[in-house]
Amino acid sequence: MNVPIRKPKTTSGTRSESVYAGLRRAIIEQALMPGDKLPEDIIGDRFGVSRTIVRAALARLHAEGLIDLQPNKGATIAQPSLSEAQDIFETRMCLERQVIARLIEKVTDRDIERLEQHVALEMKANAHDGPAAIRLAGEFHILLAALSGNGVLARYVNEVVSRCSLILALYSRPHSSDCSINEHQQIIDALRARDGRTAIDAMDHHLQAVTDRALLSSNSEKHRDIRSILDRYAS
Amino acid sequence: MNVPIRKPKTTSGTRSESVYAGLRRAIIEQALMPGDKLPEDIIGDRFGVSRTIVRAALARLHAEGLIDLQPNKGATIAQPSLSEAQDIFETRMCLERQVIARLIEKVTDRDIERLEQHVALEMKANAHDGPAAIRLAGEFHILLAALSGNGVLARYVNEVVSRCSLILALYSRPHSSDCSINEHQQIIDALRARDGRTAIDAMDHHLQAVTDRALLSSNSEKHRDIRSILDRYAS
DNA sequence: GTATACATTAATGCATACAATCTTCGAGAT
DNA sequence: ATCTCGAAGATTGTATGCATTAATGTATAC
Repeated sequence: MNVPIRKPKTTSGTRSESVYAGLRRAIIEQALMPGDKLPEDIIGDRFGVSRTIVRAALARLHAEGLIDLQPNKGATIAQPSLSEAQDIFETRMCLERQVIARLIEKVTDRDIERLEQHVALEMKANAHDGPAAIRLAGEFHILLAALSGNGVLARYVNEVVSRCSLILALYSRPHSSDCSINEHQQIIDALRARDGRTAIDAMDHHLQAVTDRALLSSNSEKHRDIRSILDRYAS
Repeated sequence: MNVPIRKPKTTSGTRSESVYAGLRRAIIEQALMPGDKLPEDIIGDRFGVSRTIVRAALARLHAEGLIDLQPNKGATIAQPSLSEAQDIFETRMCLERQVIARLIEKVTDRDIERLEQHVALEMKANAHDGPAAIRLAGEFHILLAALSGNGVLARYVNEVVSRCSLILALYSRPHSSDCSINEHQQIIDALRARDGRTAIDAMDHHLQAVTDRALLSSNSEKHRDIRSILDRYAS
């Protein structure tokens, strides 16, 4: 055997991959909302594949906590409880602190440049107020984790950040992301200066702000969990 | 065709679950070694299910990093590289520190008792030197994570601990786990005393010991990655 | 008028058939 | 003998059909 060129180590064929990617993007951009049903044949029709492929994609989304999968009842966009939301935020903070700790040691000028470019993208998307703004805000953190060089860490950050989109959709009111972008810039600045203390503080503050925006406004009636609503109207 | 042991009546979803659980245990107990191939037909025969079910189980194992899945070539037990191994250990330490931090706050006497019982199990399994000893050593950490009450954290700890079994199988020599058990006991003692500093130190020391046993003995020719061997004979 | 039982519909659970792809092995040429 | 090409076998990729289950609609009994 010659030099091993690592091929894409993802799951089977690129077909379930594209269904997975499409659904994931729809969820993260909040085109599909928590509680929405995901019938296999409808998805299969839209993507031009059979239910077999769709099921593989759904299984993966389920493994990542983005959808619920009830036996004989099918898939729905996950509705994290407040308790789960707190678990996710706590774990996310734990993981992202480690990301920052690694980046302080090894971040390069080229990395900084990519981060700056990303924030520029965020600002542009924010100006047009497109659905991509939400996604890009999360992808900033995913990019940070990827640049940390620890693939395992990066995968977990990817998951918790994605699930945070669900939490925001459920519990938060429509938010202007301007402050998020400023905070992202602060993190970059601290990384550039190799100032670990400030970088971690900035990340902590940023995540705390996101958490508060999500969980403290949970009085908002935005979520679609009918049961908890009906409970209040049943008596 | 072999006789399907599974009863055909019970609502499925449990079926791929049992295939997943069986394969996972075989991997963690090192009955299946890194690099081994996992043909869908053979697995399906042994478990008395069709390839459809097997593929679901394999997809889940892949999502958890226990098997590699190459397109058109099937599944093999994952062979983490040294780099991946380091990533896993680093992430594991990050996560388990958080587990300890939580437990210091909320661990109950009943929790302590369950942990003590588990260590007793470990000692017994170690005496008989059965394949369960390896698994139980890991499950101590999974139990800790479960008791922490953060389900997300628990899931990630479960994954990294499981993957550590792979790393040990690849790079470590057969180890006596006695010291591990002693270290587990130290962690319990520190938790009982609500001594956070000591508990975290004990966990750090324990994981560092495991890491060293795994990675520093990587000169051992035990692993099956032909390339790294050839590299030393090619020049 | 209400509630229970039954029929209908729709969706998922699963196995299997077939297609696409990789692997192996042998024949023929150099 | 070695290399190349190719055909046969083996394994995975995908679609589809049938069985099973949940959800819904309807009728009948009280």
